[in-house]
Order: sequence, then structure tokens, then C-alpha cells
Amino acid sequence: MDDPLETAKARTRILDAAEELFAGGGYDATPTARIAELAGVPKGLVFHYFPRKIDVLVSLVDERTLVTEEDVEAVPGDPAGTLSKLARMLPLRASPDMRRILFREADTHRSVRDRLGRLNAEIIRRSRFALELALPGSRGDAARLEAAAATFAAVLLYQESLCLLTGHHIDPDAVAELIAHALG
Amino acid sequence: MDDPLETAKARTRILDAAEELFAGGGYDATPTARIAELAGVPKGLVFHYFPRKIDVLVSLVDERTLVTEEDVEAVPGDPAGTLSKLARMLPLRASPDMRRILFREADTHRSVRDRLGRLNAEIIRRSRFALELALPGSRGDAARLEAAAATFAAVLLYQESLCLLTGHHIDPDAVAELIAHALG
Amino acid sequence: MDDPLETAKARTRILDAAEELFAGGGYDATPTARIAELAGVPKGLVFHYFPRKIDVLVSLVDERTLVTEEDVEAVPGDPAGTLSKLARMLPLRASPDMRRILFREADTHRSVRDRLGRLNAEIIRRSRFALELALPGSRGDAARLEAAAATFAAVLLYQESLCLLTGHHIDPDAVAELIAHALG
Amino acid sequence: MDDPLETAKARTRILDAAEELFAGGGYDATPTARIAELAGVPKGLVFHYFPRKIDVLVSLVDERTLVTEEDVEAVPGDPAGTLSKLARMLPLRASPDMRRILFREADTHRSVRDRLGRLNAEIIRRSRFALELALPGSRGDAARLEAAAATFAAVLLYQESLCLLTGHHIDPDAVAELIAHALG
DNA sequence: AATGAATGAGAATTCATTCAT
DNA sequence: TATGAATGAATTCTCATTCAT
Repeated sequence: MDDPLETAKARTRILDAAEELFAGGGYDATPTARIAELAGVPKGLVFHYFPRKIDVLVSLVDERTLVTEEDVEAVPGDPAGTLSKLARMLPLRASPDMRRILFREADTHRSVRDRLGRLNAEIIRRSRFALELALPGSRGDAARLEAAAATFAAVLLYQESLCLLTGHHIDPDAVAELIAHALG
Repeated sequence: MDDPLETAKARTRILDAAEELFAGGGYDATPTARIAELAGVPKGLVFHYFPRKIDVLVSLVDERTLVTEEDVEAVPGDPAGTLSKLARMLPLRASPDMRRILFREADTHRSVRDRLGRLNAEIIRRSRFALELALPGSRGDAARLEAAAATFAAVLLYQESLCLLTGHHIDPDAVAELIAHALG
Repeated sequence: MDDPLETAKARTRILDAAEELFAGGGYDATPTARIAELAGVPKGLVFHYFPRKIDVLVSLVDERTLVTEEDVEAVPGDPAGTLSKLARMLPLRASPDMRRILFREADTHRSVRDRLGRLNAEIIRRSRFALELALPGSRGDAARLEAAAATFAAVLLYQESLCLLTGHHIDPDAVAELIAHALG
Repeated sequence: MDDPLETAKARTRILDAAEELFAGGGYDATPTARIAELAGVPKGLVFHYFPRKIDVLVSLVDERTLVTEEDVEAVPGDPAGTLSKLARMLPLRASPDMRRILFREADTHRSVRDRLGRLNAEIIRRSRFALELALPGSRGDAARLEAAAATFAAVLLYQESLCLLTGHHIDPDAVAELIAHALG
């Protein structure tokens, strides 16, 4: 605890530990004492930085998930490729651990749920936008476009979680191709 | 305890109460004492029937979700309608509460996860089968069919959960139509 | 439970089960439910025969340990042989399990302790008597004879227990020889 | 909690209380709540220091029984006196309470049993050594010496317990004299 | 005699949180 | 900032015992 480098980052180390533990066993199942232990700080210090346990989760979500807003460059005439590209640059800047936390705790914690909602809306928006650009002449069905965007967003968002929970892997590129074909 | 209706099935009332409470606040957040209270039985009786708390959850999943296996009747030439019909008779005989429980607890409880995995596999299988029947001449792309089935299953399964978590409603019929168009 | 042979002996089977379990894990650590289970009888029946749990232990001690009172035949001039013979026909008619129970529960249950006390007194009495007969001319030290009898009784009684607890085996014959030499 | 005497050592007070209660009613029969109560600390603090109840017992045995290893000074030519002296400085630094705990719980708790085994071995070793020194010319029977040492150790160790359980007091000095005579 | 559901008083243990230093 | 002892409410689970049938 004397190393200034170590000392300086107690708060960071607490968040690191929490991220790992929340992702592993879930928020409820993680005692603050174990966070402190893994972070290598005394128990009291956790409450110094985060007066209530829930604040650790909130801070984690606030500081470690970022819903970016840069749009993908659409390739006109190639909706499948455009969606695939979007899939590869998901507007969620977050570690895999943070992603698990986001999905897992959304059910029970409003602030997490809000963040997930915003993320979903953003993916839908960008999918729709990308598809519009990629399909220039698409005077086509707006409702179908909407369904396509929502479906793609759902697949992107839940892909990992789905695989984890059901054991079935789903390939975003194949879905991109499917959707492109539907709108083509 | 004299009311015959009450007396009939303490065990059933315990499961009823648990179903409601687990769906509401989650498994972890539900003390067995509250299950007993809502069921109108003494605390000890819960443990008489379910030696560990987790057994309540396991029994619930075992006894109250049924993955049926009757296939949907496909309408040749109408894949969209066929999928819509399938959506309406989900091979999951379970209350909305049980469905929430299934998704929420799958993350942490293997037996629940297993059941969810089986359910997902069954929906995929049936979607694929329905599409094959509905598209007689589909010498078409097997991979695309697969992607379609998996996508439709994901949407069906996560529909409710997605809406709850992200606030965004997704219409299975629109997705059915989308997929039909992609394969048509 | 239909076999008359089985039915007839429910009480006996309960005691059998209790004997085994009490010896194994101790009285306190043995739930009545497990006694019933091992005995193959419903839980309620245990309380039919033994209104309180302690009654099982008391009955066991009452019915399954017998402090016999037949004296050993002393061999004049051979105190060591006489004691050895006495060791081999301990005035305790009891299974090894019952013996463990006797020693283990004496500490906490008066009725068991009483039985153990009586047993000890009887062994001392018989040892003294045997030694007197075997050492005809022993107008010797009465106090030393008393110490010898008490020592031999202690060794006999605690032999097994001592071995179990300390891992050190003590040979009654060697002690008999030792004592004979001391008095000879 | 302001009294400095009280404040000094909550942990110590917990062990004090446990020592008293375990000796009195036994480990199983002593709820942690009563330990806390007697120690004058909140229940939770017991578990702060001793995560599981058994840790209280283990700590007690670890910290409050000491098997010393200083040998007794033998008096050549006076084996009885030497043994008596040994009896008076038992190689067990422990309160009477701790001694009761040691015997009572050895049956069910390995760590306690181990300590008792070591203690017994040490007493035998010392008795043998003392006798060898006290009987210089004893080229005598090694087996008899062994039996003597084991017997004396058994008597020393079980003396109290024996008296408590059987109501019969046994005098170590008389046994010492007896043994001396046997080897003399 | 037989049965097993019902009861409820504890038991150990967990843990967020406070607080004095 | 840092520390870890202190607190006590809450929780899961155990079990002897009762009782209606």
C-alpha cells in the first residue's frame, strides 16, 4: 500500500475487482468484502469511495460502458457488408465482462437497464441508417426496414448472452446476409 | 388451514407463491420466508417439501415449463404465415412468470440454463422444419435457412425480455414476414 | 411394511438404527429423521415408541448394555492369568457400538453416566475379588490392592476409547502382568 | 464497551466465554449466541473473528493447550516419587476447562483428537524416560516398562474424566507406587 | 399401530454498513 | 485517506415434536 502507483489507484482497483466479480458470479452474489480482498484494499475503503454497494455497479456502468455515436460508413449497394461492418464496430465500448454485467443486471437495476435501453436504441438507429444508405433506391417498405433494424439489433446485442445461455451460436454475418436479402 | 381449498395442496401453494415472487424480484431477492408467507404456510413447511431453497426453483422449472414437441402445420407457399402461427404456439407451455424466471435465472443456475437451451434448440428445429415445408421448392441456401431459423428463435425467445429490458417492442409477425421475404 | 416379520420389529429396527448412528456420529448429531430412515419406518413411528429423542438413548442403554455379575474363577497363585481372564470376560454385555455410545454420551446424559459408573464399580469389585483369590497369602497392602483394582478397571474400560482417541494401543494382558508383579 | 478492560480484547473474551461454555455443556450444546452473550459482544463479532463455529474450538485448542516438553528430573532409586512428581507437572498447560474440552470433543473433532494424541504420546515418552532414569540398573523387561508408562499415562490423562464419569476417584500417587513396585 | 404433513423455535452464518482512530 | 473492528438485521436451514387421519 506504500507504492504510490498502487495507492493512487485504489478506486480503480476496486472497480477492476468488482468488474471481474460481478461478471463472474453476479452482483448479488458478490460481497463487498470479496471486492476489497481482490482489490487488495481494506473493506472500509470500498465504502469510502462507494457509500453503498450499488454505487459500485452504477459507477462501473457509468464509467466503463460507452455508447458511441459515430455512424458506420455504409457501402451503397452492399447492405449485407454494411451490417457486417456495423456488427464489427458495435457502438458499445465495453469489456466482455462489462457486457455480461450489463445484460445480467439490467433486470434488477434500473440504471443498468437504462443504459442497455439506450444502447439498443442506438444500435437500431444505426442499423436503420446504415441500411437506408446501403439501399439507395429503397422506397421500399418502411415497416420492413424497421423490423430488420430491430432484429439485427437484437441479434447483435444478445448474441453472446444467447450463446452463453442456450449454447447455440448465432453468426451475425449470416443474419446480415439474410436481412440484406430480405430487403434487396 | 381448514378451508379445503387451502388444505388441498400446501406444496402447490408454495410453488405458486415462489413463481410469483421469483418473477417479480428474482430468485436471490426472494427470502424463503416471504414465499411461505405468501403461500400461507409456516416457514418450516417450505423446507419440508424443498430441502434447499434452490429446489424450489428447480422444481418450478421442472414441473412448470414444458417443452412441447408437436410441430406446427406449415402452410405451403406461405412461410410468413407459417412462422407467425409457430410464434403463436410457442413450444413452451409456461406462464409469463415462468418465462421471466427462465431467462433471469438461466445465468446463474445450470438446471434452468439447460431447460432454456433445450427450448431454444426445439424452437430452431421447428422453425427450420416449418420453413422447409412452407418453401417446397427451396433447393435454396441451407445456411440461410439455418440463419433464419436461429434468428427467428432468438426473436421469439427474447421478445418479452428484450421489451422489458430495452423498452423496445419487437413484432414477431413483422420478423416472420421479413424472414419469409429473405427466403422467398 | 406388510411382512409381519418386518412389522413386528419396528421398535427393534429403530433401536438398531439408533445404535449404529449414535455410535457413528454421536447422539446430538443424529436427527431422529435419520434414525427413522435407516430403520425403514416413518418418522412419526419413532415418536410413537419413544416419545422424546432421549428415550431412544435411554432405552438403548437400558436394554442393550448389561452389567453382569458373575465372578471370574480366580486361579490361585496366578494373579496375572486371573486378571487376563477377567479382561476377556468383561462384565459388560454390549456390542462395540454400544460401548462407544456408553463412553461418548456419559458426559452429557446422566442415565448413561450412571450405567457407566455402575459398570466401573463392578469391574473394580471383581478385579479386587479376583486378586484376593489369586493371592491367597496377600495379607499385603489393602491400599495397593485397591489401586491395582482401580487401575486395571480404568485400563479395561477405557482401552478402546483410548486407542480411538489417542491412537495408542494398550495391552490389557501386559497391564495384568504388570499389576501381578506389583502385588506378587 | 468503554471500559478499557472490556475493550481490550473482544477476541479474548470470546475465547474465554467459549472455554467456559464448552467445558460446561459441550461444544454442540453451546450456541454461538450464548458465547457472544457471555463475552458481552454482538453475535456478529464472533463470526468476525471465527468464521465458523468450529474455528472457536480449534483456536481454543491451538492457543490454550500447550504440550510442554521439558522432562521431569528423575530421582534415581525412587521411581514412585519420580512418577508422582511427573504427575504434578503434567506436560499439559491447560485449564481444567480446556482439559474437559479436550477429552469431550476429541471424539468428534479431528484437530482436538490430534492434540490429545500428541499429548498422550508425550506423557508416555516422559513416563518411560523418568522410569529409566529412576531405575538405573533396570536392564529389566522393556515390555513391562512400556506397559507401565502407557498405564501411568492413561491414568494421568483420564483421571479427571474418569472421576467425573464414573464417580470413582483414582489416586495417581497410589498408582505411581504400584508401578514402582512392579518394576522394582 | 402407522403415517407423513405441519409447526415453530432456534441454529449458524452472511453481509452491508458504521465508526472510531 | 485509510483501517479493520464492530454491529445487528436478515437469511437459510435444522429438527424435535405434534397431530389429524
